[in-house]
Amino acid sequence: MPAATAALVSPRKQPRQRRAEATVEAILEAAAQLVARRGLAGFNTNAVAERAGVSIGSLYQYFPNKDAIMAALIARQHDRQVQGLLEVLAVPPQGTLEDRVRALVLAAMRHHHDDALLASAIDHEEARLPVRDVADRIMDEAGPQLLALLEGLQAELPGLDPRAALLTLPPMIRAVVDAWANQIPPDLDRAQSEAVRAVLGYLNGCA
Amino acid sequence: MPAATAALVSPRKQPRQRRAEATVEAILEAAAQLVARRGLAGFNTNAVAERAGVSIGSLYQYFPNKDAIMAALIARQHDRQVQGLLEVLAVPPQGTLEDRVRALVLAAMRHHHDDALLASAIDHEEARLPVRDVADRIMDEAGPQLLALLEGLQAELPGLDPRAALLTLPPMIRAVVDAWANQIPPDLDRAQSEAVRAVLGYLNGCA
Amino acid sequence: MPAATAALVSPRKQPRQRRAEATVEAILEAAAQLVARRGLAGFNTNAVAERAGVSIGSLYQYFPNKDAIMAALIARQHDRQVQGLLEVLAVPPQGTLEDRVRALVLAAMRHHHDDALLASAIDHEEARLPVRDVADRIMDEAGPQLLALLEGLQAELPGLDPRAALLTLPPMIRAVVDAWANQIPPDLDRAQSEAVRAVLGYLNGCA
Amino acid sequence: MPAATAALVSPRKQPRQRRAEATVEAILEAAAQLVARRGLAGFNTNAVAERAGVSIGSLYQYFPNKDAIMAALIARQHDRQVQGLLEVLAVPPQGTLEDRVRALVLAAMRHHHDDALLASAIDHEEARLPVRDVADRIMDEAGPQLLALLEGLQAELPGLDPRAALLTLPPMIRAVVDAWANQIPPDLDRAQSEAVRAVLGYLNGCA
DNA sequence: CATGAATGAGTGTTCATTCAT
DNA sequence: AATGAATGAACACTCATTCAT
Repeated sequence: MPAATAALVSPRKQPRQRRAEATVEAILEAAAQLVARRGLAGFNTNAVAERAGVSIGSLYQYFPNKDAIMAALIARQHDRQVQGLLEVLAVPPQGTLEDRVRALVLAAMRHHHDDALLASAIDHEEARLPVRDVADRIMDEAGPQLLALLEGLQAELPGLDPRAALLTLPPMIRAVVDAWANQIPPDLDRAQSEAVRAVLGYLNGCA
Repeated sequence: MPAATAALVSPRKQPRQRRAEATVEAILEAAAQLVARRGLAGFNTNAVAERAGVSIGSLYQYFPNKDAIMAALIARQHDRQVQGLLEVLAVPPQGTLEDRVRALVLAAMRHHHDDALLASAIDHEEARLPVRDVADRIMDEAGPQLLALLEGLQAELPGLDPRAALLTLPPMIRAVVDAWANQIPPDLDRAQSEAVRAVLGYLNGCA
Repeated sequence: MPAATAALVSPRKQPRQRRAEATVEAILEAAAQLVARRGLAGFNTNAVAERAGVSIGSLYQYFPNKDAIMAALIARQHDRQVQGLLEVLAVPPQGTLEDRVRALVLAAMRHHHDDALLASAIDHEEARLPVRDVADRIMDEAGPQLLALLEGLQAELPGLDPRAALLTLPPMIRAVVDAWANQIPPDLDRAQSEAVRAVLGYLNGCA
Repeated sequence: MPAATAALVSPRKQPRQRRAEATVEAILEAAAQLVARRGLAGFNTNAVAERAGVSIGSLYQYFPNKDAIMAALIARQHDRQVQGLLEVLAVPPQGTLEDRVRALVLAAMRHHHDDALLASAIDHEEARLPVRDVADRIMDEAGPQLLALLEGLQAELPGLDPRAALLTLPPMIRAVVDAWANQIPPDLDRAQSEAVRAVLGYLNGCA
């Protein structure tokens, strides 16, 4: 990522004090709520500052411009997802393949933004802003461990291409979860079981 | 969809003349290109009119407001997808299950917006605007035939729930195709084979 | 009135045919209704044409621009008022002074636009457009006869200045009628009696 | 007046600082001048901001929309008139009836907008906007004292209906003053004497 | 550091008017 | 003559950003 581009969206300063961290968090939470409720059209700096309970001037102390807020929001979202994934991967593999897949799907669901507006907004802004792609970040941070997991399956599933699976499976899980979670009313149990079936089916197709 | 809400995004007048149809088409194509290149942020009525080669006044002869343009864009996209699907479904089932699945995936890819910005923008705007959901439209227009297809598989796949599959599979196909088609460089062959593998895997998981 | 100015608001052509006269009348009536319902803000040429049931092109056949429509509307209104006045003045003076005043007030009320929005709009546009002032027109067309009437009263009312009365009384009548006619609900009887009392009072004050 | 309706024309924020008050006043004065010079057609927010010497953004800090500016202009006008009236009514009744009437007419004239375009514009906008009617406001704020004044006259004028007079006289005074003040050249002396004659005549007619 | 008034480029939308058909 | 699609200047209003306090 070129430095000039990075400057556009990187935080203006590292908040060193507790209060500053709280302010940043309040701003991001306000932004998330606004996008979730009104869509990208309702996401504007004045509204974010007001909902966060800070002045517009303070907001600009922590973020150099509007895009930087969105970039931080995206990063926060990803960090949460990666974090959840790493927690699952940290425990030693146990149980059947289905058990392990179910745990991974649950991790994906835990911090999945159940709000369709926010989720699609993040997708869109991700494609527009010079932020690292979700897939890239997952690869970097959780990739080695996921890859190890998938490689461990090659014994049983000789046709499995771990790198291909790493690219195919996360979007697939998200799409299936979305489809059922955004039903009215949401059906989270079904979201989980359908996602698990899809993943296991894909893997078994590599046998 | 309540009439009052629909009024917000329904076209202002039906184009009666050839010239008018061309104008509407030019506007939608211009809008699609702008969103694809600059994202939702670059989608503004003046730019659309200019790129379409019509005056801003003419644009407002056919669309009551900006949202109506986006709604028409979404509808056009859906119509194309449904149309492609119906064409595939129209030919009598032949070949293996894999052949038929491959044909459906190809139909989904044909009019798939290969641009990530446009695809995610449409997703987002779909959630914000009072337009019928993609899934709803596909259900209504191609649903019966897809359902028939899936029900025909129940003989071999007793665990298959056709209605669940109808909800799970289309987003799944789109997500997998997206993931590979938006690689740099795009890998459309892989997009197809991975999507086919995912669908077949899901179906076989119902055996 | 300079010719150049007159050109701005004078009708483009004299309608020679019946059909043309009907079109002009339809346009003026549509304009009056629009102003009455939505105020000056709702008075626009496209809306007038539509309500009149003619094309916008036809409207511009009869009126060179928007102001000309308003000017014609004002003229029509004045013509009607003057006409009513002349009818009253045409009958030979009879009855008491009060009877004659009452007849004049009734004439003013007959074609009085009972709609406050239309009346005030006409007042405003009169002051803005290069149209002859109401007072001027009344003076010219009904003035001599009104003057004669007032001069006839000078025997009993030696302090009466007929020219001053001619300027004071018409706006006064209109104001008093307006005040009561625009009450909710309108009280037309009171409008009449209060206006008569005001006129008689003014005249008697000249004794 | 329903809250939702009021929101359309009520000020966006109270000016808390001196500077802000000056800004609001500058905007209203600019609006008044523009309407007076060019009529309602020349009253547009950009022109108002420019003439007031503030940015268009600042204008919208204090007024939510264009109508709110007009509503504030109307209110300012009314406040001034009521204020003048109350000042006259505050001094204990002295002198002849004519003296007292003359003082009231002068009060009406003092802050009377001597500009016909502005006066008629306010009349028109009053009828269109959800603002309290002039008459209503005068009734509420100066009504009781005016009523007391009129009731005090009932001893000498047994036929006087104080409530009716309260409705008839203010518009009557305004109309007569207008008629003479808008003559070219304006004749303010005559405006006053004719208005006084009209009021006294009306009152004496109740003897 | 925090505030929030001020700025003005930019955007959505209207509507008077023209002119090809 | 009549039509109505097309035009684009004009206007209402927003919002990212700055800076004096």
